[in-house]
Order: sequence, then C-alpha cells, then structure tokens
Amino acid sequence: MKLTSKGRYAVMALVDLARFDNINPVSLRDISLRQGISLDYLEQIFSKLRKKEIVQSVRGTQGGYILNKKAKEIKLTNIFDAVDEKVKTVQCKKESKKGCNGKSTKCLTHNLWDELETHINNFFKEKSLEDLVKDNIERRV
Amino acid sequence: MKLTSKGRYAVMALVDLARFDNINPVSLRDISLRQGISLDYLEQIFSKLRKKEIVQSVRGTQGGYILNKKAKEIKLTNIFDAVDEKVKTVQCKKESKKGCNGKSTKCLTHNLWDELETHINNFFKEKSLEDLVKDNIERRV
DNA sequence: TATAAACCTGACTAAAATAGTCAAGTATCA
DNA sequence: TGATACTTGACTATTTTAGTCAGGTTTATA
Repeated sequence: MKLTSKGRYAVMALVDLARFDNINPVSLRDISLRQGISLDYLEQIFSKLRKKEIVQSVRGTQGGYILNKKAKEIKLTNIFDAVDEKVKTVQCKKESKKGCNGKSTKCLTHNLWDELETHINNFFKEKSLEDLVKDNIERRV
Repeated sequence: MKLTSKGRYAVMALVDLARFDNINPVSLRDISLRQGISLDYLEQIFSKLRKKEIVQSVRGTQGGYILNKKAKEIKLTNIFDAVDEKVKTVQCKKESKKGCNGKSTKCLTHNLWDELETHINNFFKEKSLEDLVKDNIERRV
C-alpha cells in the first residue's frame, strides 16, 4: 500500500498556498521552487483542484492561485478526491454481479477491507488544511 | 493509495487455512481452488510466511501448511510485514541526511504522513486472524 | 523403493500505473 | 506589447505488480 506522489504533492502545495493566501495569489512557479515539485506536474494537479473548486486561478502578471474556501473547510478527503487519490482495497465492489473471486459469494476478507477503507477515510475527513498549517507554524517555533 | 494483491491474498489464504487448521495440514492446492488464487503465486507468498514463522510446512503426501501460532496471536501487521506489504507514505525517512525534498528541513506535510501511517498500522495491529475467522462464521449464519 | 504429492526457488515477463516531460497554446496585467 | 502565468492535451520512460514458467527437492505411503 502506497500513497502516490500526486496526492502528496497536492497536499504539500496547498499547505504552501494556504500560508501565503489572503494576501496575494501565489504562483505555481513559487510553489515549484519552494517545494521542489516540477512546474508542469503542479499545473496538472492544480487544473484538477480548480475544477473541483478548491482553488481559484488569477491570470496575468502577478497572478497565481488562491484558496476558494477557508482552509478550515478544506478537508484532506476533498483534496485527495480532486486529484483522484483514492483508497482502494478491494475490486469486488465494482462488479456488482460477481463476488470477489468471480464466485457468487463475498471473499473471506471482504468486510475487513471495507473496515479499513472506512478507517482511513475517517482520518482524511477529520484533517483540514488549517490543521496542517497550524501544525507547521507550531513546529517552527 | 492501493492495497496490493499480495497482501490481500496472504490474508485470504491464512483465513482459509485457519478455518481448517488443527485438524490436518492444508495443501496450497486446496487453498488455490477454494480462493481462486494461482498456485504458483501462493507458493511465493507462503514461502515468505514460513520464513517469518507464521506458518509451518508439512512435507510429503497429505502434507501442506499449518499455523505456527494461535490465530489470536497472528495480527494483520505480522502478515503484511511478512509479505512486504507496507504502508509507505513518505520517502524522507530512508535518507536520514536529507529532508523530504532534498532540502535540509522536513517537508510541510511530514508529520501528517507520519500520523497517517500510525493510524493505519494501529488498525493492523489490533486485528487478529481469529477476529477474521469469527467474523466469517458469524456472517455465514 | 518407486512414485506422486507437495513444497521450494529463482528467473522471467506482460500489463498497468506512475511520475513526470514536452509542446503549444490563451488570458491578462503593467 | 511584452512578460508572466495559467491551460490543455499528448506523449513517454520507469517502476511496480501480478503473476507465469521451469526445474528442482523432500517425504509419506503403497
């Protein structure tokens, strides 16, 4: 089980953004430099974040991105959802006709993975961008 | 983030095994047929489980595998550990010299992934093979 | 003791996912 | 009117996954 870079980068970039937000738009170039993430890759990520209305873009010189909601209202689950970072444990759900092993019944561990998904998603639903920013400020001191 | 088949199969196979254990060794061929997992792949998985002393092999005709501990004492974390299914969130830990982005400091979200790992691992530490077997019997009724 | 069942090992590979890069724009401010 | 920054989509090298394949060795039992 592994978290992909896309999800990690999305969160890192948004924390970076949230720290400078409410003053001026933050350019992807700046985020790229500060966080060491490729600019092209950031653009892909922010395109998705914009479509899900997590950020808003400001074009032109001195443009960039700003948060579209308050940091407190942006939960990790929203971010991961936007960039298609999902917790997948079993395939069996998709194929409603078949069970997990191509058999008619659920596999022996079906419930387990269900529980696990819930467990992880709960974590993501609780954490907000604000929590992360605060955590960071505290550590700096 | 995705759970790999290896981890899922390992748990499925062990639940299967645990249900028939304490009577006779269970052959991989039987598990393969019941769970729909390739025999060759099962052999790879059980080789690892045996090395970590989670199962014991019985050779010869009528041979197979038996649990090496009580089902209650085998936690999911032990199983995942044996088959190299790990929860990876950040790379930064490995490189002790550098920070997460090749910079000298921790990345903005370092603590977050740490917490997440702990959160998931707690789930795995609590669940035992016995829990899963019981859960299965209950569902059958 | 022959033989078949079962374990054991390591090399190999097709397919999918990942982590980007590259190219060619468009919009807007100064 | 340039420079800056966003926008989009196609492309690709690398890595990981999920197995397969081949060729063993061990051991119970007939």
